[in-house]
Amino acid sequence: MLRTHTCGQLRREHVDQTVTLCGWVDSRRDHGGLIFIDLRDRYGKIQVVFDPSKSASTELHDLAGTLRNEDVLRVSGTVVRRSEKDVNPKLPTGEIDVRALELKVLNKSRTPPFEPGTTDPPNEELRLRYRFIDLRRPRLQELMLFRHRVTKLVRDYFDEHGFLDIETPMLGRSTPEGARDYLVPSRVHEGCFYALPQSPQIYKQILMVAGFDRYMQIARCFRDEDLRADRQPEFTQIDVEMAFVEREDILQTIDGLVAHLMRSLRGEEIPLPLPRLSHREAMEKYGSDKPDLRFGMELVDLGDLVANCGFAVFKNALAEGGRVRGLCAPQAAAKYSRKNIDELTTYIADFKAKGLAFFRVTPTGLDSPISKFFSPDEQAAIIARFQAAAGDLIFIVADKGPVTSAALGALRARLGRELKLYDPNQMHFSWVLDFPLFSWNAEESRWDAEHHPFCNPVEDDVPYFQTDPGQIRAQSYDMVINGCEGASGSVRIHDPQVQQQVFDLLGIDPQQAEERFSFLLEALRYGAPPHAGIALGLDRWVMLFTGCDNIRDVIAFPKTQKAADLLSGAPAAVDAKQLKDLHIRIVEENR
RNA sequence: GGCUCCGUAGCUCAGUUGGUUUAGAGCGCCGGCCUGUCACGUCGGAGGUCGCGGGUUCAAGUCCCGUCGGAGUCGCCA
Repeated sequence: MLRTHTCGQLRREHVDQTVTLCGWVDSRRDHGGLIFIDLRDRYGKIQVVFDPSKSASTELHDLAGTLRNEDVLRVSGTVVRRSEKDVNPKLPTGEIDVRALELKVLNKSRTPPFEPGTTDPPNEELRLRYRFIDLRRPRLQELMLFRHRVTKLVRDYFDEHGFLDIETPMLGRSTPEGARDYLVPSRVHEGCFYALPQSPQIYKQILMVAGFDRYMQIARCFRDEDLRADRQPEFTQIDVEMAFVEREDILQTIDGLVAHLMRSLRGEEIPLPLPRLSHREAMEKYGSDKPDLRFGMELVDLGDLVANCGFAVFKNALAEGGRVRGLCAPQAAAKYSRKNIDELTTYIADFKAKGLAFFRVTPTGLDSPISKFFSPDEQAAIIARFQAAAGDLIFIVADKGPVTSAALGALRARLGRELKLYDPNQMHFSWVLDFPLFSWNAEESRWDAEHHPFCNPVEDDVPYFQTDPGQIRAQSYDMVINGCEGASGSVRIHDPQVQQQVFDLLGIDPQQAEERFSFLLEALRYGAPPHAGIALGLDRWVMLFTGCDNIRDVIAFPKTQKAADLLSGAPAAVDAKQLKDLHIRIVEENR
C-alpha cells in the first residue's frame, strides 16, 4: 500500500502518529512561508501544512510551492493538533493537521476544465466529456456509493429468501415485439444478427421451466428508443422470477424488499402491505396508471351535473359520448393568472385536450368567463361535487374519456408539484393491479399487448377473448413510486394453449409464433410450472431515493439524449476491415 | 419525427429598442509579495472564430434562415 491512512479517516486520536496519505490536491493556500494543501480522497479531506521553519532543506518547501489543484500526491507527515483558534469546524478532520515531512508528486494534473469542489457545476456536456473529473465531485461520489448500497441490500435480501443469481446471455435473438433492438452483427453467420436483451424475460421463464424456482439478477437491458430524463438506452433491472406462486407471493416478496430498503437506507418503518389499487381505479381517480399518491386532488366526474347546462362545449362532449371531468386545486385561485392558465391549456393540448375550462371559487359562487352559462343551482352543485372552498381553482376538461384522463392526470401532476402539495422527500410506494391485457392500436388497427405477450389473463375474463378483448384484465402489477413506474411484472402464461390464444389475438399465427418464440413455446410444452415475476428499474429507484431529477446522475457513464457517450466518443465509425469481417456495407442515403 | 429552451474567455454569467472606437465581471490560469489560512489576502498579466454557415442592414453577440451540439417534452419505450 502506498498509504497508511485515508484522508477522511484521521482524527484527534491520531495526534503524534506519523502517517502516509495519498490523494488529490483539492485546494492550496500559499502564504509564501506556510503552504496549506487540502488533500482529498473519497473518504474526505485533510489539511497538510508545509512549514519551512520545520525542515532542514528548502527542497520539500520548493516542491510544495509547485503544487496545483488535482495533482496526485503521496505525503508523509506527523499528525498535529491545531490550536483552538485554528480549528475548522466545517471539516470532520478540522481539529488536526498533517505536518509534511516528505512529499512525492505521483502525477501532475493539467489545469482541470472545472473544479470538483465547485459550488456551481458546469453544463452537462462538459461534465460528461470530463466525466472522470465530474465523478470526483462529492455529490456524484455519494450517489455512486448509495447505488452500491442499494444493490448490496437487494442482493442480500434475495439471497436470504433463497433466490439464485443466474446470468443470462447478452447476445440473444431479436424478437419483434416491444422496443427497437440494439443489434450485433455476426461474423460467423453472414447476414445474421444478435440482439442485446431488452430484458431477460424469456430466459428467466425458461429458468423456471428448468426448476430454479427462485431467480434474481441485476441485469443490464438495452432499448433503442428515444431518451428522457428518466430513461437511458442501457439501464439496469432488478429482475425476479418465481415458480409455484401466485400474484400475491410476488407482491409480498417485493413489499418485503421495499420495507428492507426503507429501513436500511432511511431508517423508516413502512406499513405493509403496500397500498393497492386497480388500474381502472387509478385512471378514474388520478387519470394516470402511475399516479403520485403523495397528495390527493382526485379527479371528479361532472357528467350528470352538466348534461343539460347552457355551455355547449360540455353538453356536446357528453352528447358525443365523451366525458366532463375536473379537479380542484386547493387555494390556487390567486396563484394562477389568466396567463398562467393559458399556459396550462397549452400544456394539456399535448395530451390532445382541446380546451381547459376553469372556475375560481368565490364565497358566492363560481367566477369564470363561462360562469354565465351555469345557473346558481348548477354552480352550487359543482362546488359541492368538488367539496370546494372559496379560493380554490377548479379545472375542467370535456373530451373523449381517455383524453380527459391523460390531460387531467398530467395537469394533476404538474399542479401538485407547482402548489407543493407534497413533501418532496417522502417516498410513496403503491401497487397498480389488473392492467388491461390488450390495448387497441388504432393506427395499425390491431390489438397490442399492454405488458408483454406472456402475461396471463385473469381467469374470469377469458370469455372476453371472443367478445371484447379490451375487457380482459391481466394478472399484472406495477409498482408506482412518487408518480414513477418503479417496477412492472405479471403472472406468466404456462399453458401453451392460452399462449397461442394470446398470439392469435395479437395477430401472430402459429407459424410466426414458432419462428419467433419457438424456444419458449417448446419449453412450455415440457412441464412448465406456474410462474410469475417482476422487474424493478434500479436506476430509477436510486434516483427516487436520492431525489435526483435525472437518471444520468446515478449512472457512472451515461449517454446523452442522442445516445452518445461524450467521454469515449461512442458510437463511432469502424475500420473497413471490421465491416468486411461482418459482411456489412455502409450505404450513403440520398438526402 | 413534432414542439420548446439553451450555446459569449478554461468555467459561471452580464451585454439595453441593432449603434462609444479596444465585447465586460467573478472564479480559474500565469507572474510578484505574503508564516495560521481553510471561498486566504494583495499587486500585476495573459486569455474571445460571440457554436458553425448564410442572409437582412450604413452597422449584427443582438434580427431572419439553415445547421451542429446539449437539455426538457409529445410520439416511441412488448
